Order: sequence, then C-alpha cells, then structure tokens
Amino acid sequence: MLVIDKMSRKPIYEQLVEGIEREIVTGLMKEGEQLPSIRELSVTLGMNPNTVQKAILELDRLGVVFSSPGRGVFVAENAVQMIRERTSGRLTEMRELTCELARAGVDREAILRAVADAYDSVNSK
Amino acid sequence: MLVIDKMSRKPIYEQLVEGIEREIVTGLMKEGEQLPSIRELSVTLGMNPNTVQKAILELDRLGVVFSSPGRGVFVAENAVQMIRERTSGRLTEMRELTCELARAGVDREAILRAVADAYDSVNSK
DNA sequence: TAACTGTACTATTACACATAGTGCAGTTGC
DNA sequence: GCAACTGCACTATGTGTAATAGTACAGTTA
Repeated sequence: MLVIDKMSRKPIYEQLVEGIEREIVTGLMKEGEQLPSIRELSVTLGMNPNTVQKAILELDRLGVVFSSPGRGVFVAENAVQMIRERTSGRLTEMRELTCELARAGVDREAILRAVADAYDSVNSK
Repeated sequence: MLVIDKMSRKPIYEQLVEGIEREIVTGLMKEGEQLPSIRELSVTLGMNPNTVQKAILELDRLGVVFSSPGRGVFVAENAVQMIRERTSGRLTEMRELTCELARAGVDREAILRAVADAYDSVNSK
C-alpha cells in the first residue's frame, strides 16, 4: 500500500497526498489517529523529508489533517467527509473525459458498462 | 476552435496535438487534406514554430499525420481510425477515475448519469 | 534535560516546456 | 534556374517546478 511511482508525471508529493487520503477513506487510517512523523515517513517511503512535508502541508490546507508542532500530525475528525466533498467535484473530470471519448466515436454503452463495472468492483462486494 | 490555454498545466504542444486530432475526428479536417505550414500555424496560434513542430512530430509518430519535406503536412488516410483506436484505450483512465470516485463514496447513479449526459451532449443532437 | 515533533529557511540539482535564431535540403511555381 | 516556400535539425537561453540536501528553531513529551 501507498505505492509511489517515481517515474509518473504526477509529482511524488501529489501521489503521497492521494495515497494518504485513500488510506483514510478506506478506513485504514482512522479519524483522530496520529500519522508517523514526517521524518519517519520520509525514511519509510524513501523520499526527502521536505517532499513529505509538502504533502502534509497540502493535506493540512485541505482540512484532511491537522498538525500540532512538537506533537505530530493527526487525521482530522471530519477528514472522510472533507475528502468526499472535494472528490465529488471531480465529476467534471469524468464529464470531460466522456466528451473526449464521445467525440472520438467510442460506443456509448461500452463507456457506461466500463464505468458501472469499475464502480461495482469497488463497492459491490 | 483550437483554443490553447497557456495557463493550463497541460503543455501547449500537447493541447495542440489534441486540438488537431479533434478537428480531424469532427470532420473539420478531412483525410488527405493539407495542414497550414508550421510557420503559418505558429503565427496564427501565436506560439513558437518549434512548439508547433513538436506537436506535428508527435502527430506523425502517432500516424495521424504524415509530413513530406518541402511539400507540407497532410492528414493521414486512416487518421480517424488511428485516433479512435488509441482513444478507446483511454477507457482505462475512465475506469481508474471511477474507482476513485467509488472509493470516495460518490453515488453510483450520479456518476452514470453524469457520463450519459456528457456523452449525449456531444453525440445526440 | 534529552529526544522527539512540526516548521521555516537557503541552496542546489534536475528536468521539461517554451522561446529565439540559424541553417539546410527538398519541393514547387514562375 | 531561381525564388519562395516547405519540413527538419540544431544550439542556446529563460523559466518554472519538483526534489533533494542541509541547517536551524521552537514546541512537546517522557
């Protein structure tokens, strides 16, 4: 878990942000729980402390996490809700991608089936 | 048509690639048709000739376009098919995005409706 | 007090994008 | 043949961002 692809064109710190959010949403990390320290995370993940700090700073800004100087970083109480609200906004990304596929002539039902299957692979079992 | 957003995090040359592909797929540019010269395009679009060249080079590599030194750049005969085949592959992007939304708890029907609506806004009229 | 924590800096490296400019060989129309 | 176009290759430069390296400081805790 928390796989970082250094070759991706998506920045490492951004992958880390999404990775931590995923751990929270899936319940692997509970609200109020303390995260490993920045220095510890940097060692575990094999990246620079500054890069981890940047990710934490972003998560703090998003209200997913709050950090207490000297104590540590903790998952916010309403973290899951914060993440969900923001993620809903990404429906626009979905719409844009759909338009691209539609313009390229991809079959309508093929798209809908792909989406439905993908959804169910996550939430049905 | 062919709008370039210089502030986007998507590189200009990449936007140009997608823009030209869109013109081909929508029939605004026909297969075999000659494109404006690189120098002319650079003036029209207000960007550097090298940037345009990079986009053309990419389109050539993708088989969407072929360039004849001294003559010009032309839309390939099977350009539309080439584009469609590659675009279908982007269904995986769609699946990944769906999984993200699903994990975040976005409503299943809300996603499907958004996709269907977006599709129909392009291809129904 | 010692060992941890987050935070704030500066400096440096690396890379991709975009621009600027020059030159060259192939093609076309006069 | 010649002029004017074409794509293409090349070097150089500027810019922005990501990532690393290192140092320092103040708050917290055992």
